[in-house]
Amino acid sequence: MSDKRVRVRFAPSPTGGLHLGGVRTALFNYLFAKKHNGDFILRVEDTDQSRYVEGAEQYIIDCLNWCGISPDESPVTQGNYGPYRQSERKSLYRQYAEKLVMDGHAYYAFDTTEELERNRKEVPNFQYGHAYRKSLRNSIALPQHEVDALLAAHTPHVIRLKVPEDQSVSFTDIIRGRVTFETNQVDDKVLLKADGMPTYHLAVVVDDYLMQISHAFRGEEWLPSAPVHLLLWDYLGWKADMPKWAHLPLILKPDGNGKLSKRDGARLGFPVYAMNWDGVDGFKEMGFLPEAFVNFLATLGWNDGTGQEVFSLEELIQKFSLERISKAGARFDFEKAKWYNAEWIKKQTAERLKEKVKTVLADKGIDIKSDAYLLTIIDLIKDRCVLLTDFYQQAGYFFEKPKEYDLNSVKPKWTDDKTDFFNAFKALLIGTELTAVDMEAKFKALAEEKELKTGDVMLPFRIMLVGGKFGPHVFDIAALLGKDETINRIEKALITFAN
RNA sequence: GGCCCGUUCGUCUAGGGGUUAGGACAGGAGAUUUUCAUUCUUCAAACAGGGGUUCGAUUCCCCUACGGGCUACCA
Repeated sequence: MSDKRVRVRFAPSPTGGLHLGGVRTALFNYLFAKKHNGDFILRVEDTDQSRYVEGAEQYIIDCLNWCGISPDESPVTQGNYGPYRQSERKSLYRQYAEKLVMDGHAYYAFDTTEELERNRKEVPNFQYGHAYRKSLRNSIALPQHEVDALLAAHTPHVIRLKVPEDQSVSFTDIIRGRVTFETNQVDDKVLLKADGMPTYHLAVVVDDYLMQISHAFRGEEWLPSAPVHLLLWDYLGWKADMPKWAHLPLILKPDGNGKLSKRDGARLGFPVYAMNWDGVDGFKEMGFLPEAFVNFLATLGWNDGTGQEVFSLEELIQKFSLERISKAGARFDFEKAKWYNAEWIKKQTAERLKEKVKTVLADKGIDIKSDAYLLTIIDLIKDRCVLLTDFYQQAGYFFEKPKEYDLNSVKPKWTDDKTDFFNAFKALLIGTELTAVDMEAKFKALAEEKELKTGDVMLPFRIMLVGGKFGPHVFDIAALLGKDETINRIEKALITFAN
């Protein structure tokens, strides 16, 4: 690494929202920057106006914040290298594009979309490059006076990069090593569009240079356009300042082939966004802890080599290294994601879970009156929850009577003896509040006295209190509910069970 | 089609010229819990194929196959 300060940038397009691959790129950028005490910059690629989505920029920032990541410089926080929205840097890009034209590394092209489409259709393997550019409508093929006339008449045009013939361009990717391309295979990419907006190709290079980016990480899908960027760094005379590149492996569909897309989420029933986007629930709404989400994402294509799987964000910063990022694409596995969440719920203290659990319960209409009571319950049940939303099923009955009973488990085996037993047990509870241990002892003694097997009355008791065959130790539940509520629930259930 | 990247259990991966190829998720079996989950024990499960190089290749090289990406005035 050079002595240059580490500065990395995350540059999402706001067009498609923030899907998994995007958040992971952001995360890796962030981890690397923080590990080296560098800057993490958020720059927004909003130059494709036709696809711009209102609110996308704030959404991206919200997602990052939820993950515990905050950019040092962004359209919101600002910094010394702004503006951070590409649409606000428009004039800058034109200036460099014109310079390239002046230096003979780029040219004006007047071809219309229709003309290009026709060429692509009619000419086999058509490519706007050295082989065809001389026969198209551009400032290389056309005589100078004609070009001047077209320009003077404000004819719509783009600026294209003049890719040289018969050269090979290579660079060293941190993850993949030496990668080489033949320039004959790369076409004359549009640098500046007819509307004056830059394409990604021009914008990355100009921004990375002006913002003094030291390391650039992006998805593997960008690898084929790397030669374009390399050429640009060279032609603009900035080669010595070019960032080090790392092309991250792709996140693939859990089934079948291809990279993960937003449709896969709807199709397979799991989120592909960090947070709700476009009406589709994200990991947050699904009941994921941000710690688990970040942990899962970081280990998708990266590991520390020790076998450790659960990492906090702080640990990730400490242990992250580019060398340990794998080359191959990683298939997204929702089951594993859930496992991480369960681990994080178990790991977290009740206090830290409290507000999130309150939100889950509030969504179901349960209002928490006592924090102490809730904390006790969280500690009792958190090991049984995989998603935060599971807290409703696991904790709901502490706050409201069961709405339904698992009658199939009790009714067929119900007898009058059992009715007698519960009436007697109810009577036993009146008076003082019992501890779980004492209550269990009395319950068992009574069962013995009535010549019933403990097991035969335990399950009905659970169903009376909880509604189903789940939850922690019954007597813990009963003790927590208190004698009045327990008696109440026995009475109410008895009516249903005995009929 | 062309170019680029990749390939270890079903999935995520560790390893690396000589290993019983290790771990985790998911799956099976069992123990604990008079529920369910947790926890614990345990089982099954992989180096894409072919050529080299080498005493020896899963590991290094080449080819093939397969997978993926890109091939827009999208990023």
